[in-house]
Amino acid sequence: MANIHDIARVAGVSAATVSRVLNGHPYVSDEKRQAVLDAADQLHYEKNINAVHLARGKTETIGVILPFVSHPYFGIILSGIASAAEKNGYKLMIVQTNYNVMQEMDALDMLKLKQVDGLIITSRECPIELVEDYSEYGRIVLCEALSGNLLSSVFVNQYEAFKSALSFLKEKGKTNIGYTTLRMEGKSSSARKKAYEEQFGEMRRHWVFDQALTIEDGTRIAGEWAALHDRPDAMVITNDFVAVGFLLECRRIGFSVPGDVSVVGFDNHPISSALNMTTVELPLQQLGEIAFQQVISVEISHMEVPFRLIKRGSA
Amino acid sequence: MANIHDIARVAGVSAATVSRVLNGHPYVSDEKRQAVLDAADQLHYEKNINAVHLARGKTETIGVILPFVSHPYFGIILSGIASAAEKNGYKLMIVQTNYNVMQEMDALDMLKLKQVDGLIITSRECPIELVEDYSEYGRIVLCEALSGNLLSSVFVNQYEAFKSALSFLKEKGKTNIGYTTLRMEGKSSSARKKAYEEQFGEMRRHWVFDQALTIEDGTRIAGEWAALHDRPDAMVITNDFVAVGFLLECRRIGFSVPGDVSVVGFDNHPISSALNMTTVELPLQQLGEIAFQQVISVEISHMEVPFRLIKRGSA
DNA sequence: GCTTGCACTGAAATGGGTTTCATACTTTAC
DNA sequence: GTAAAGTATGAAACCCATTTCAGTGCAAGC
Repeated sequence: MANIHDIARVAGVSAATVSRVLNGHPYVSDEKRQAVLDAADQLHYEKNINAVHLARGKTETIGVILPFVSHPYFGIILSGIASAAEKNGYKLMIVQTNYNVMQEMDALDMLKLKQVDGLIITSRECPIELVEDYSEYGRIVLCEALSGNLLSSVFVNQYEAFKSALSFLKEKGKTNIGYTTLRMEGKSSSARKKAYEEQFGEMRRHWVFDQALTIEDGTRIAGEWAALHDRPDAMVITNDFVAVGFLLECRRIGFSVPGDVSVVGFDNHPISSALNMTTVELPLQQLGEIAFQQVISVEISHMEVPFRLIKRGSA
Repeated sequence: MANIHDIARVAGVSAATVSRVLNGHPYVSDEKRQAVLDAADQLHYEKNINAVHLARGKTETIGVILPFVSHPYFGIILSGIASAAEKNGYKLMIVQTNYNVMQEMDALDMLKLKQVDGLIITSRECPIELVEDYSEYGRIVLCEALSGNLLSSVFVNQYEAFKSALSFLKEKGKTNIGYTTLRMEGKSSSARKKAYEEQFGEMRRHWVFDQALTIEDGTRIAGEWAALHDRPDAMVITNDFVAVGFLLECRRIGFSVPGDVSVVGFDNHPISSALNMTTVELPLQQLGEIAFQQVISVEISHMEVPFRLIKRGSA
């Protein structure tokens, strides 16, 4: 495979001039420029991008950590990141972690090894201090509420979003409200707890359903809900897919939604509209785009994106 | 940032020995090994992976082309690819193309530039000949029926899968069957046409609905279907999400499924189960895993994955 | 005692660009 | 007419690790 020196030889110029031509730098005479282009063509020259990355010390590549690529929540964020990356001429490296800390470390190491210039963490399991330790190697953006001057962040105000769903249900006369969480120990989970307890006093642990991520989780939780002797009359649910699973299973086993139980989802995924389901819209695509802008920015920033309650027929 | 030569100096050995230690090669004495490890530690050494990539001539990275990362069909394939990649110590680079040829070229160029060792194309817009031109730069796997010795492939037999759905509907007494396609000119589209015409004679163009990818497309198509004077009494639909959109919209505007129209989807996404929808199961996760195995294999291969009709309540 | 063969090591070549620096030649500016 | 500014170019340093090659020392085999 021909390299830049071969071209230089054939074109009768120096490697520096070849590099200038290939990168569109000024100060190259037209004859030499043409000679270089001809030689490159003739030798079927292909740049070795790894050499460029080594020499330049950057890769124009951003790493993205996400627990599950096939989940719509993360898929849509990723789509936003990808479209912004494309517009800015960046490549994307993804690491699917399953919330496995080893794999998160793997992704963080890409930053340390200079394989990526920056890192977007859509969700994580490992402690924030560990992430902070890597901030010296490149910009890191987290999709969660955060402050400080080491990491950037873009997030929905989980507390307020959850509260808006609760208030809406309260207005509707619902007072026995349960909810689901993705992971009981997570940050957004404690934001929910706080919002809940401010409005309804101490939460009843068996009205909080954990591990709610997928449609199947929703189905399972509907079964658990139905088995309770003191069933909540409304559920605020992690995301629209869990909500769909919950809602459909409730109806399947003979309950009415919203008659027996109101359902509020999150995300405003098209599925919620198709099922006429009340949901809190989160601008996930936009969140991904912002995360990308932050990761290529020299400044550290913290951005909150808006949410919006969309009232439909399930609550 | 310290490099291998700094370590060599501090440890009093040569750079070659440092490299040997760092890569676990044999034939290094225990004292020198320890000296190198100590020096590396002391200097906070971090390997520059780009130099490794350059020197080794490969990156242990695979590129993945997919039109829409947030669509479950591609998301699940990607998830399969990602899990296989992780098991094999490979990284993944993704390019979301929106079926834009320029962006597909961008991804193909990653192969040419040695940024990735191989490429998986889950779906494409550009001509196959163009893809073949890149086969000299690395292994390329396509997720579509293919033969030849330049590219590998993994696929579902679209013709048979579609036929099985048609036969099932025919058995149920349905004879006026319409269907949807993602892109009228696509390959799987012509496989469907062939299967259709073999069983029902010439297809009626207005019973074929194009551009069917998302829930919203399904909703739209339900409207178009309802507006026909000679409505099909059964629909075979591109994927479960379109099918869900179709089915729910039909019901919303007052039709019965399967009474007025039977619906068969594809993929067996959890949503189809939640809605008790008949579907043709495609093992997409597995397809992604196979695609990955193929892309790191030295052999070219063509693999067909099985499908399975799952009878539920919508047909 | 002598030949093999293995363990161990470093110099140097290799992968392939980018970029600084020095130099030389032209123009423009006053 | 001369200084300053701009254009053009190549040599060489630099980014950093891998790997081949040559060579030394030492032990086993005959």
